[in-house]
Amino acid sequence: MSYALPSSRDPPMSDAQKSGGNANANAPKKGGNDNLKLPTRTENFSEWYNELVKRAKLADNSDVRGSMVIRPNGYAIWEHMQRALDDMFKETGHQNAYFPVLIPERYLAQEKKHVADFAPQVAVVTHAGGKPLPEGERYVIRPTSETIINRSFTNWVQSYRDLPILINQWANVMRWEMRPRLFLRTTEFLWQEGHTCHATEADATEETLRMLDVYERFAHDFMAMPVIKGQKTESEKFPGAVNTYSIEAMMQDKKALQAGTSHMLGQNFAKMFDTMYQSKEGKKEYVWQTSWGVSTRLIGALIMTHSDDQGLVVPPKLAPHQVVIIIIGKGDERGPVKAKAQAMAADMKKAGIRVLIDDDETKGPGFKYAEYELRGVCLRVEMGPKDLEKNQVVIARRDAKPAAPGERAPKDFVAVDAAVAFCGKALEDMQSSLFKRALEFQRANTFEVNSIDELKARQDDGFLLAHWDGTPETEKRFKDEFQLTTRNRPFDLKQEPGKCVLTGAPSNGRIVLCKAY
RNA sequence: CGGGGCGUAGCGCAGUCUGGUAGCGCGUCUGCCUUGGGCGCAGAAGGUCGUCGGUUCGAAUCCGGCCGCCCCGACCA
Repeated sequence: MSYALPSSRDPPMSDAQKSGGNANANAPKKGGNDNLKLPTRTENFSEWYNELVKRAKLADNSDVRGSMVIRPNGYAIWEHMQRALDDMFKETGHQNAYFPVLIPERYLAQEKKHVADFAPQVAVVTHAGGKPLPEGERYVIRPTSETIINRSFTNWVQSYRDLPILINQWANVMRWEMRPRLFLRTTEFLWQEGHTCHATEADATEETLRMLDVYERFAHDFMAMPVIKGQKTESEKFPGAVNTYSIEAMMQDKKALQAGTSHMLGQNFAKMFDTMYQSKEGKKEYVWQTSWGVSTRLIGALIMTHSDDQGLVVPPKLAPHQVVIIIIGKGDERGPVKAKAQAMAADMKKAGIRVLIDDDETKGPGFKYAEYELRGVCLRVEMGPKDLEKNQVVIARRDAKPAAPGERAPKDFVAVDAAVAFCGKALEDMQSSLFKRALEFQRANTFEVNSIDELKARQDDGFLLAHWDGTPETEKRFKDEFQLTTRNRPFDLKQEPGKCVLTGAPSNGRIVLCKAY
């Protein structure tokens, strides 16, 4: 599979769209409708993504530039993500809390690197109560909450007995963006931010890596998305962190997407806010801290990992609806079908399956097939009079691929009594098969590169494992000359000394280079 | 902020070059019909042509300003 990116000169419209207006104006149209088709991934990946988000009713642009309306179909995915993550946070001992959206401007200034790096992205409240606010009393809308949370931590922490403090917050944050994209980069977005305080550096490091593992597990088990876990370079670190770690995923266009980050903050914020505890020995010590987060960007990652030219594909564990039962038939035929469907749906609910019945008589079955494929329902049960005669239903899996291009993906014929069990099994299969498929894709598009020529030849090909001399200058050259950014230094990669792929200078290991979102 | 494209019905577009009654497809509504891959027929509703100004007997169309959106870069989760 190849999803070559179009050049910037290519028109943004698909051929289908271009032929739409005028041709239809002259020829009275019969049958198909160009409007209904998505642009394809090979044709224009970003158009495909944008259209898919809108047509699958995941989100809309709003009149506020960079802000989005998350629609029920999209928000349901987020809710499932939240639930799974929240459970994992609870299992690891964290508690939820909530801190204010407005942060006194002066708080940010207390961590130098923090304020310097965030300043261009921060929205400031300059007026309130009908009056301008004095310079020293202005607020920023949180871009992240390290500062204001540390304000509280300073009050909460007295003794080593108060540690560790393990807090998580579900919240919206705002970072002014020049080029917003639905889910991937919006000015306002939803996320969770974990914030913890520890007595020792070792404890904080352990926590940082523990939560990175949680993210990896979530990506694998729920999103069916393989990720590369590793350490960020100096220049890619979170402003104010000692170390930043990330999970990096590969999208179907072979670009990388940072899917989650975990930071070891050291004592940087503690020192700015005097967050101190008294040790067993009676000494005053600064706490060691971590923070970690994932955002609604994950929904974008999910889309670009699994979806196809028919529309959304979502792993069952996160799907808003796992099964839709479509009732087929006319007039009196529908009654018995509907009764059977309702009984089946009830059994499915008992089995913990999120099921939907479509009994809308005003739309034909074909329309519904296409529509639910677009919307990402995992399984479709087709049930009509002919099926009932044979005591069977027809089941179509959203991730099924046609045997040959142009053909339709095969469907299963399943005895009515076996349908619920079949669906349960199919959902499990689909969950693991999506992961497998994505993992194969990632592996097939990961390469070692050992020379400038290879780097050049491979720059659009996916994850490139390359030796790097560790200097920001070389990092900048990767970016300027090849549009490649350093994603992270993978934990799972055996690190051996070598020579920097660009400069030939000594390197102590390989990093992942990739074009990135 | 730079480079490209675009604002005409709910959506997708034609009409603009060459000024002269506001169009097409989809969707919506009504009725009939139909139901196993985006049904069919008939009828209907729906638009200050982004905005402000200029030219003209007359502007969606020509000229100028402004606003907004999308794509590609620079910033970023």
